[in-house]
Amino acid sequence: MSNKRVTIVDVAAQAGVAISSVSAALNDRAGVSEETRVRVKQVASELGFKPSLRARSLSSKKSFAVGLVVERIPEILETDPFFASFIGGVEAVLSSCGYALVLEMGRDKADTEQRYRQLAADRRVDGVFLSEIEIDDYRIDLLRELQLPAVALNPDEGDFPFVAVRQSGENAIRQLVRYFVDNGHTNFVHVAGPHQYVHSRQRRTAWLAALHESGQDGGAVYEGDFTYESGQRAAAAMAHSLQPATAVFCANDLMALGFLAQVQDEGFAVPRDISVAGYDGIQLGNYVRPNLTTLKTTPRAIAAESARLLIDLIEHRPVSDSRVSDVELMVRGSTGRRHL
Amino acid sequence: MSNKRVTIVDVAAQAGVAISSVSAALNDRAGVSEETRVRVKQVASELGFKPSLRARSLSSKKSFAVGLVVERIPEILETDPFFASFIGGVEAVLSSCGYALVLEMGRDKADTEQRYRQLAADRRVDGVFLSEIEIDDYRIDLLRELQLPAVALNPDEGDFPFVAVRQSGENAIRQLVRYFVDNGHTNFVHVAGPHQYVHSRQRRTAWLAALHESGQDGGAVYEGDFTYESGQRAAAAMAHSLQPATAVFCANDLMALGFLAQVQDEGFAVPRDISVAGYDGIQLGNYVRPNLTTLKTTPRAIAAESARLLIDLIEHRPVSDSRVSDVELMVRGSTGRRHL
DNA sequence: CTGAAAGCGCTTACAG
DNA sequence: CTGAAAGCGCTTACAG
Repeated sequence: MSNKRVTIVDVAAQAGVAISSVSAALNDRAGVSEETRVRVKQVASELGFKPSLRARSLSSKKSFAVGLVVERIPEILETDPFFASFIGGVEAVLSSCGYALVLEMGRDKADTEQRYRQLAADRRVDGVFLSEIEIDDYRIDLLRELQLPAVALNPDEGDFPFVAVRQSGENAIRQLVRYFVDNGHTNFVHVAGPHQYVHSRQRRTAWLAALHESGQDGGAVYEGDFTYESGQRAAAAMAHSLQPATAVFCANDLMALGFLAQVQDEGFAVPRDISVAGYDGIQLGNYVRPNLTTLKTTPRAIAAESARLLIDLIEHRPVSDSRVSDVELMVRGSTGRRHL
Repeated sequence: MSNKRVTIVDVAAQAGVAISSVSAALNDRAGVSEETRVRVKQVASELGFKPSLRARSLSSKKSFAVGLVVERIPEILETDPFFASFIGGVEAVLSSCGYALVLEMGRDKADTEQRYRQLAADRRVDGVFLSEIEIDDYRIDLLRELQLPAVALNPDEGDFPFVAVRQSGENAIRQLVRYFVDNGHTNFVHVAGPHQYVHSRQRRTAWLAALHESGQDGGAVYEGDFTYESGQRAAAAMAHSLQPATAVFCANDLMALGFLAQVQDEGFAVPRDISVAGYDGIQLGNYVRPNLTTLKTTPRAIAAESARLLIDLIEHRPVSDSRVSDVELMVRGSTGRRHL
């Protein structure tokens, strides 16, 4: 086992050509005859040549890596299935294109910003994913300033300063409302996510709009923070309100599970007394009793598509906004006909 | 805003010294007078000099990055709090030392191995974390072959080919057993993790040993796969067995939660008829009724310590096995006195 | 098509 | 202590 790494110089010598020809041949660039290309590739593989990523990085001014920077909110991230699924989906695409994923986790906003700045200063990554977008997100200006290519996940519809991948939940939410209405419900509640996130607003707005379309009253909106506990709190508050709802839509499954548990503890039968639906489609929803009705998203698909876009962007190929198939309503045991 | 990056050459020119002096000064290496060092640092900061990571990498043969390669088992990873917490803990240390985390996710064993090989071939990272260790883990030989420095998380006690960070659960498990015995329990069940993992074996062995020490019968052991669902299955199996246990220890909280839910569905009162304890200390355990008794681990502490060790290892400082404070028993509502 | 050479921006011996 | 120079291993103009 030789400890000396095989370099492009070795390949060139062995193939009897210049290193520039080796470079062109291996990277399928123009400027070498087909015959030379074949021979060089042959020699390279015989010698077990693995181009040095570091040297490529320095000369080509590329990192061959992309970044995901998240702000750690321990309680959420620990249970949030989006995180792990997203990474899985991204990885599949990245690795097949020779890119790696650099993950950064900020403990708060200032730390997170610092991490973006460091990534940019080090040119550690060639681009980043912009997720968990907030209303008037400071990162929009930041990424512009840092000149970091970015792909945005689920920004609001319409113009956005970065290329975007979207998965729309509007139809699914409309279907849920129709389902509730068809089953006799007239008294609704929404447990929203924190108001600063655009996806919280998107879900709340779509819900209220769909109710309005169906001629229904919007009903109460509780603001949670996407944790199980905040779902429980909303349920407790609702249970002691003057007119408890019979149909509830929570902005994510974790809150829905908390809501479900709490409302049952408060003595409501589900779905006899109250119907509860979530958003995400996490595994846990299949396990609780009754099974959680939910609007199923596909983080892996969003991830794969954003990775493709980000690489296209980095490699200067034309890109445009993209959309993965809509969120889907999954009716399960936690929702049903309204009883009088 | 100049688009031209400030390089070491610019700093040298401005400070009126050679680039080698700038390098030595900024990296606090010997060979420059204190006066020069101060002046160079001053100039560097005035010019906003950020050393090029790529150039440093090429010349110093270091990546300033470490890797975490996990094999994705979607159902587990999505709900496993260890993953996110570990990353959080690692990040805090890494970033303060100028290192980044490269995350790779394999879809199966072959893919995972390929990712280690690619990381090594690209010299993308300077070292890796070895987690979720299996019995006779193939990665031990692999990492040796690839000559990748590694820090092992919770390998078995005793000699291990890599530096290790351990958090022992033995005392906590012994305390749990003592608690069960003190509360009149004599009929036990363990829901173990998959047998190929050393941590599954560690927990099972410690449990059986502690029971034995207390003069108790070991009782049945069901093998789960760390999912909620497998906890449910174990509970169903146990419920229909000839002599249901009154005290159950599950190898992780997710299985314990599944066990808890299922056993209640089967008509057992918890903890009146049966006591259930888990392992991990996840948030969700605080939310279910009754609250889950658990053995609390601290993934963030393990992560921080392993990151420190890995960096020491990479930078050729002396290292030795390390230990973070023991797992702790948290008695909550899901366990109690045995009723006759 | 092919090759010699410069350049990417550092670190690291090696003289002075 | 200080500086000139080689070297890391590629890519990319630029001649031929």
